[in-house]
Amino acid sequence: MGTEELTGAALLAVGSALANPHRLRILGALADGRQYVSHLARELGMSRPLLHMHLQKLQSAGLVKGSLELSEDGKAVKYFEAVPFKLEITPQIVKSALPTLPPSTDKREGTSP
Amino acid sequence: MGTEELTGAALLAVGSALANPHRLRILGALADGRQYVSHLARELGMSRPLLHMHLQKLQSAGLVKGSLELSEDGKAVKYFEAVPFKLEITPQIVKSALPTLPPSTDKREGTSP
DNA sequence: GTCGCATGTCAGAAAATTCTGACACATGTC
DNA sequence: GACATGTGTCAGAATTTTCTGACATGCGAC
Repeated sequence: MGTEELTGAALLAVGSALANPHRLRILGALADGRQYVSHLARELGMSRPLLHMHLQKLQSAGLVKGSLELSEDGKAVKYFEAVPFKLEITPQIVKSALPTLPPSTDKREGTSP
Repeated sequence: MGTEELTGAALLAVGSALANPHRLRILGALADGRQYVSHLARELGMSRPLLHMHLQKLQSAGLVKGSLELSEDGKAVKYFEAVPFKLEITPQIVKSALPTLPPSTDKREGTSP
């Protein structure tokens, strides 16, 4: 796996995911190996709700993957790990992804005013 | 050229640049060849100030390049073209770019309260 | 001069994103 | 029971990004 045909939506999701310093740090931290949320929050010095949101976005983009597990002592622990993706982006690739971009949705009123 | 060592700032800039549908469309349109601003604005159906802003962001990220030229009949025309980049992003690359990420800038007050 | 078409920039509105501080739950230990 | 640990979620504030509608410039043609 690695070089799949990126859809417009996927390209947009990936771009958005990489558009924030915290998310880059999270991704970098997970490149070393899986970690559970609370631990990661402490390591990166950010609040859990915030980290949760960022992880959500990274997961939506398909860059990380979470799995809820049961630790030895019965506690529920959610581990996250980086998906071993390999993005490859060029102007041509962007161009060919355009047709699968969600329509602009004119935001001004629906179809029957 | 192509696979250069991405700095954290550059990675962030590129991600941000790709995080907007309009900018993807702009990039796609320029993949075919250079165009001047007003023409591009008509083609994409967006206002010139808006297009100007997006082009600025794309240029800051190093994905497009603009050059002000003088047309035959003496008019000043600004052409933009896509830079033939080839991004390659993996978790490891993100990780190695982290050290060159701009510091978090705690936003709370400066250095002498 | 006035029109057309190119350029750029500004202030402020509008919308989306980011972040915090509660709250909820479950489980094992003291 | 009260703690300490883990999980998730919510409403609202704070910030950033996006977008519009002016305005200003320059040059050629009429």
